[in-house]
Amino acid sequence: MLIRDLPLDQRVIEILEGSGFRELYPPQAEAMPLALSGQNLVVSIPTASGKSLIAYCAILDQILKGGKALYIVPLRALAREKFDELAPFRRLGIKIGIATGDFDRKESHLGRNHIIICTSEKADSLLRHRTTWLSELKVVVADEVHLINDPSRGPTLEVTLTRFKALNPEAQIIALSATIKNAGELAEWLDANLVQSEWRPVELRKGVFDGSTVDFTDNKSIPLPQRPGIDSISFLVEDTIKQGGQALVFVNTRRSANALAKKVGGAIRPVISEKEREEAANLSNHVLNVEREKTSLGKSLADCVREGCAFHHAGLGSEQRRVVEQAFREGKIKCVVATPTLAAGMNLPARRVIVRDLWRYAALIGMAPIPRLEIHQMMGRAGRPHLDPYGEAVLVARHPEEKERIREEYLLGDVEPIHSKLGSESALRFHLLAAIASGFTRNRQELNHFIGSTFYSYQTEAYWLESQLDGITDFLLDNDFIVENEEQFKPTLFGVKTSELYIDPLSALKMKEAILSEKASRGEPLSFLHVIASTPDMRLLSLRRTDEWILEKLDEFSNFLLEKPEPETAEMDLFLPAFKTALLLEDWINEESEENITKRYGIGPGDIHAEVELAQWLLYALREIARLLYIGELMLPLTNLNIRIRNGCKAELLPLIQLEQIGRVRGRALYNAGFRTLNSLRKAPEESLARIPTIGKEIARTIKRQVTRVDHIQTGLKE
DNA sequence: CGTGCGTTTCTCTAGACAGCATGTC
DNA sequence: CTAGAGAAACGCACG
Repeated sequence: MLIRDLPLDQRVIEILEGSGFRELYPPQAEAMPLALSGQNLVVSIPTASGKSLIAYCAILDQILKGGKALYIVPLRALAREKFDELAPFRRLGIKIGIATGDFDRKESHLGRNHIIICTSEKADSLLRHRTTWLSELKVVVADEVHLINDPSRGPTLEVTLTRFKALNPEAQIIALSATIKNAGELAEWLDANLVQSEWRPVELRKGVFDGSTVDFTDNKSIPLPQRPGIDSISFLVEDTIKQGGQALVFVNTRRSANALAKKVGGAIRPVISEKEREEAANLSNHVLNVEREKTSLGKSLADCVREGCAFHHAGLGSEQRRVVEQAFREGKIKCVVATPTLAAGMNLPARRVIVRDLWRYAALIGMAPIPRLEIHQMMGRAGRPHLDPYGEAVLVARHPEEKERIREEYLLGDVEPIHSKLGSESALRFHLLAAIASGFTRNRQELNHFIGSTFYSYQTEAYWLESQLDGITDFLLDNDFIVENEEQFKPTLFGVKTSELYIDPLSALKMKEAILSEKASRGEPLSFLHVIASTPDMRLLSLRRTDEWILEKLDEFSNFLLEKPEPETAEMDLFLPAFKTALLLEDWINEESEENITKRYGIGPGDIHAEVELAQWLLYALREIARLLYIGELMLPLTNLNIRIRNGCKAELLPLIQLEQIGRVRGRALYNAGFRTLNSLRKAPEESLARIPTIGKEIARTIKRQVTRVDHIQTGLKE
């Protein structure tokens, strides 16, 4: 079936054909009529077999008939990807917006768009804020809907879909999923047609490797003669490079990724050409300089890249990650060794995918097998459409005896069915409050009806649910999130704020406790940082064997707003990681170098930024809760702390960084040059500012322009 | 006494969403 | 805690 035979607007067809689409893949051909009929649809097919095109066509069709569409994705990066893919259609006057937590775009105008791309959390947040234009939606697309199975984020997606169904029963729902065993259940729950297929645009050969040969499921095998001086993974990589391909290796820890990338880099030297080496050397220098601060992790990445190999995990800074991804796409890097970061999400295919580790450490459990769904997603990265003649996925067995089991389970067997995780206490707490706070459920009957229409309820015995719900509503009532009068629920201001701030009710309670403590007015930055680090929304650093220094710090600091537990108790086991996390944040606002923070806490630059970003969000929430409770004296210190976290600077730079173009680096440069207040800048001649390193003529002029129009500057901060 | 290298012991474990209002090197 | 890779520490032989 051809694109041009679809019952679509001619202009849409032209743009699609202009982007190189002509013929539909078989699963697309099957799904497209259903998608364009306006009926609900579940599509369960492998990654990279053209799922999104089905959704795009349905969306464009509906929009040209005068509707709005919401496209829900699991990652911010995917939101951008979809945005770029849909961009050509803006020619038709179609407006597209992105709504993710980090994206810099005015939200008030979001409703003006025809297509809004967002993460599932953002979609949930829009519902919580009772965003009016949601009722204009004619299509809701849920990408990677199998993530309903994820314990931490799945419930959000599930609840969001449930609420959209209720809010707008006429709207079409299109759910796109990886291949899963019980896609039928999902379709039945959504009242949708089901299209299921294993078809892939590139042939995928799957095999198991035991150290001597790779045995493929089609009974072919590659013998690998043991060769001294080269380990077997490197050999598998080298072999594919020799044939003109690239390799992607998945391992289960960051440390392994670093070490293996180094090893492979050394081993593939013979198959890298002189020209490629030169290119890699340039790239390596680039890698060193992309992040604003140098770290030893960046150094070791650059060393690997020099050999045409790289590692990839969430400890890398975002720029470093971007450079690796792009260079791999361009073929400048021949092999990437990655943790599961690259399994889902960004599309980064390679001719040969090697999955070295099938087990992964899990807290409380020990080593647990990685779900087959995840392994399949890794294997699915094998084979670049139009570029590779085929893709090869190789799973590595630890012993020869393991070989047959791996073949049966991972290569020939089904992937697991997905199960709703909405039944967890924390998920219900979070989402029930939201449902009540936004006026979606006003009494127990509506609450039962709401839960009754979830996938969780679809998969669970009904009698089980009610007692569970009572426990949650009791919690919400007891803690003043909601009240119940004449059998009607009403949210309190505290409840509404908690829901809209998008924090866990338990976090809100911790914050409230800290703010109302009599010590709050004497709180230091570290006191407040410790409060947010003690909420369940913060990601905690774990304690390591060499962390006794944390205990010493604990003795030095006593200004905690939350009660310090006795040593050697279970509470202490939570308190210490929270304290360690708070110390990291304190180092950050004290302008400690990233390299030092990295070493001291045993994390990467990417982790620093992740923690800081979380802290920003939670500090904002803390300030809002303080405002709600009328604790005015905390507003200034919390606002200042917020600015310091955002900029990573000491309090003394606060007056300077209010200026445009002045962040922590230039602020520090000005300060060290003796300019400590706006007033001193006002008096200084422009030329003397221009002589300061990192400032220069242009910036100096900007500064002078700003300080001479002092009336336009907010003067709320201390100077 | 320093160096190199095989062996034993010790340590530590993936990822990433959310508020709100504007501007870093 | 049901494991195992990688790094550090150790120990031994050699010059």
